[in-house]
Amino acid sequence: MEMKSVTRSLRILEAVAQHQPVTVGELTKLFGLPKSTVQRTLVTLHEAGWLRANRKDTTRWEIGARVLAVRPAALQGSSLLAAARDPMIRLRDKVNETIHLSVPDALDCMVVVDRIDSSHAVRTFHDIGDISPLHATAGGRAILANTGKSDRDEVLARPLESYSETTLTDPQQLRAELELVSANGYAVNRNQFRPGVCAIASAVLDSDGSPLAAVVISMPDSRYDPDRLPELGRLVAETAKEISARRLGS
Amino acid sequence: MEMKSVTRSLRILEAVAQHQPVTVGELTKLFGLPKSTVQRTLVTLHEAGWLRANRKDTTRWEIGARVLAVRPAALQGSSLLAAARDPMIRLRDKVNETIHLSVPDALDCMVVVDRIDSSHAVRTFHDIGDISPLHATAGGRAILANTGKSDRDEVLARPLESYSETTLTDPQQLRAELELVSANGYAVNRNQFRPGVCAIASAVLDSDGSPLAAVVISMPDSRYDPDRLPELGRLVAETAKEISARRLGS
DNA sequence: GCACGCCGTGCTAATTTATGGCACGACAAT
DNA sequence: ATTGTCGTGCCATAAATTAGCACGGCGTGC
Repeated sequence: MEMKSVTRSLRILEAVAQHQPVTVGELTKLFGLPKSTVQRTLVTLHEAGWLRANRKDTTRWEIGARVLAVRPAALQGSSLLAAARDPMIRLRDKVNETIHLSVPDALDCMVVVDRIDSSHAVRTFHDIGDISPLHATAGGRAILANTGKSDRDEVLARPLESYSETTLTDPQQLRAELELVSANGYAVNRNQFRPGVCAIASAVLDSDGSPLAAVVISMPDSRYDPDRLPELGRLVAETAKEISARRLGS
Repeated sequence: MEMKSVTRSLRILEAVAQHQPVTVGELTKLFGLPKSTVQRTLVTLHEAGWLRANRKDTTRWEIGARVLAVRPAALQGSSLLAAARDPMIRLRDKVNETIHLSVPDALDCMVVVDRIDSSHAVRTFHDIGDISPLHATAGGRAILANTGKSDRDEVLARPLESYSETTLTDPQQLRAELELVSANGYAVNRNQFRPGVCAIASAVLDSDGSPLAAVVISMPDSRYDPDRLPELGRLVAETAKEISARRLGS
């Protein structure tokens, strides 16, 4: 049960998204696949309406706008993005750091769905669609702290991958950390996933208390100041609450 | 050169997006395909990270957030969406009708990429990702009127499909209409695509004058008043110009 | 001006791959 | 207890994809 051609087509689609506008040759080098195979795949994706030829260089491929019809369930209908944008902008204006909105996906990872940039010359950078682990990030732990016990145990049961020397990989320590997150209303991550990247996050909740997303203040370690933590934590928690309220209000 | 399995997988993916969260059985009825085929496809899409099981009903499938990594070239990097949102909201507040932002795709169609709703009980509805033809819509003609001659001729060379009794299908008439659009700075569509739906649109231009997108005021025919046309046309054209300027400013 | 190399494209036989009918276990309603 | 429906897994057959090769166009450098 494999469907090799489908798997490969999706990989190629993702590669086009990353490198668009891209040529057949560049993709063959990227994957080490025969030219004909790559080209056949591109033509198929094109006929399905997912790819289009670049306007100026018709031998280069790019992603068509039709993919917008395929929207994640996490954003479906719900006005999560619309409700979050204004509060996120206000939060950015207060702290002048990059703000992310991330949603949980596949039970052990988070995906960035929106971003408001800080104006600092040195900033952290995560693109929309970027993936990060639940246990090693501030956003992920803000989600986990608000997740039902059974789902949480399921995540903690698996081996916790380490990404840096400070990553929490012991389930017991992680549980203690999650207790702290619950008590504070916000989660903190100092260099535990990407070295040099720190974050403070709080969860956006649905009406039933289940976590929908996390608002994240992300900054370089060079600007991370423990003394500001209570203030930043309060601000990010207030923003998350405001988004929860706005989403339910409309 | 067909890649049947890939084509079908993408169709199924799109169907999941439309009906999520959806079960295997519902999809088999939709496509009339054998159960095993559909399920194998779903599992493959899941393993590739594009699908995930619904949290509450694990036999239902939905789109994962990872698809956000695949973004259309038309929105890539460019802050088109960000630049457009505030002006669109202001336009909506002025006219209280639904505002769309659409981008051209595949040389003969438009795709809705953003939407700000009117507050009327009766409103027009086009979802993000919806597709419409270039020649029969206000947005499409706003784009065509700003397109280079060679590309425009290519579109006009094909047979122009008719969607209602008022659709312009004669290339000569369409050319005359496009001249009018150029002169006015906005395009108008009265029931030419979807019966009962009228629209007024203007193009957002890139620095080189090529059309990037169209801002569209969309309303039911019942509220369409020819006397307001000059005012609405002026407003939508101003909004489009403002978006063009904001996009280049940042 | 010529030859070379690179690129995108199309073809075809060989082989891998997907297909879909069928069966099983679980669950819900009758 | 029973019937219908659902999701899932298996396997021989049949059909699909594969990848090597060749062609034509294009730009470069000799």
